[in-house]
Amino acid sequence: MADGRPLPPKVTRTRLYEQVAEQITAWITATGLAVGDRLPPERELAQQLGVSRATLSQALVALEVVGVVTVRHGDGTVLTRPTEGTIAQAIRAHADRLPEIIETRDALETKLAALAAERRTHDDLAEIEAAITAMEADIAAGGRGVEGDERFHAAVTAASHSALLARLMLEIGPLVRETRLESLSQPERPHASLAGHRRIADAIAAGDPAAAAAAMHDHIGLVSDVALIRTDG
Amino acid sequence: MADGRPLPPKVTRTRLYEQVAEQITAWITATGLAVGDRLPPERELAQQLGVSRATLSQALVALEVVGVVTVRHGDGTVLTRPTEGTIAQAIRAHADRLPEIIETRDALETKLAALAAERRTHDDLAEIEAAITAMEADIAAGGRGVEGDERFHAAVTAASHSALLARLMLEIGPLVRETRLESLSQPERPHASLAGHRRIADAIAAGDPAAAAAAMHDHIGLVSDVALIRTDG
DNA sequence: TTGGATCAGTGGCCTAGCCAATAGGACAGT
DNA sequence: ACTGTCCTATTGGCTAGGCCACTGATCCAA
Repeated sequence: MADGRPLPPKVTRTRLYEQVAEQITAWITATGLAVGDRLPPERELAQQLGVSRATLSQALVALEVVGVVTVRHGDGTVLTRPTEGTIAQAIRAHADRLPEIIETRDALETKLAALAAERRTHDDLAEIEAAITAMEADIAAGGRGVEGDERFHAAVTAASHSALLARLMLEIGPLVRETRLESLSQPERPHASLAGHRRIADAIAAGDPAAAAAAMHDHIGLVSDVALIRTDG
Repeated sequence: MADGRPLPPKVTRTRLYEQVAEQITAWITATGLAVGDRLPPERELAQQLGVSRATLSQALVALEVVGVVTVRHGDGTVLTRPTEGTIAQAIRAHADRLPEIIETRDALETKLAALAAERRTHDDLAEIEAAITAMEADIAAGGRGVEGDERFHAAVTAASHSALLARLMLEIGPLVRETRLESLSQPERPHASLAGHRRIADAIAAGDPAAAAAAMHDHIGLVSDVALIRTDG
């Protein structure tokens, strides 16, 4: 844009199966279904939700893939994992749990940074650099660097080449996103955050796991400082 | 069974969408499709694979949920992530997963041990001690200490008073259980494991987070040694 | 008590149809 | 030459309906 302001974010479209899966999850939680309990029959559930059975089936595929349910031919669909255990839902009051989110980020992301330093490829480094460049441009244009920040962390996660850790990051993704947004909303914080990214990226590029972990630890400590200020303020 | 032999394992049934998803993944890998490339149209792919479009769509839902593809209405289905990085594939071969499980345990459990050292209560310490005592008794009676081992790790997790980290441990629980079982099945390993527990417990009781984390890191390294031996053997 | 048959209820997958979304091309206006 | 609008072909989205396969429970006979 000519006046330097960033564009509004893209419209995200949701497939119906996603909405149905979410509604089923919410319903399971609300009714207090236990592991091993059977869900209503597909025909009934589809009718109740006002969708076709094929769409309902897609939603159940999604829930089966993530392990919430097991679909048994001829018997029904049973709950495999408690939905209260869904991370995004388990943590209710954000302010009460912020320290916990941060300590979890510390555990996961310092490890991810260390592994990235060991395992990064040329492409990984290019993406990390691109994320930093994008964040720089956003901040220079007056933005908060939110997308660049997110892109940076995703790039570090990808560079770790650890699918399981990446999965866990995905699980706590919404919570993590909030801590990042809070941090970046403070004046001067985008610049400080960007500097932290720089240090992490340099350590990863240098192939120094300990330095990468320490830089990430410091970076997450930056978020922690914000949290304390906001809590006390 | 009267003659003491174990029963053969249960027959596992595979839903067609799973097979289709796997075949698509294999095909993507074999053709060397790159991220951003478009898959053939659903109608064509379904015909080629000899399944209905609805079934193909289910398979694509599964692949979308795990992040391999993005399905775009009116445009086609594009590859989002290289299939070599797919969790579904990575989970498949257990031997391939061990290093990853171990590094994830390292990230989570060293943090848990450090937090336990900071936050443990009298009750927490009592439970940790009880777990060690139970494991000792089991091993002295000729067992492998499996339950005591599990109880010990649960006690450390509880002593950390971090619900989010506890929840993540729960998520990877089955995978972690396997690494523990493999470790404890080696001769002499129960004793070594118990000694590791002792060191962790002492550091936690002493309120020394760094020592607790280091002891836990060493303990998990013990499991890692087992994995390497089994792989080479 | 065990094995076999039957039945009702459930999911599995298919076919067919029509609508919604997207990208690309053509054309008109500036 | 560039931009905007419209049209078309292709693609996915979802629905409806059908019939078959599987499962667990029940009943009956040996």
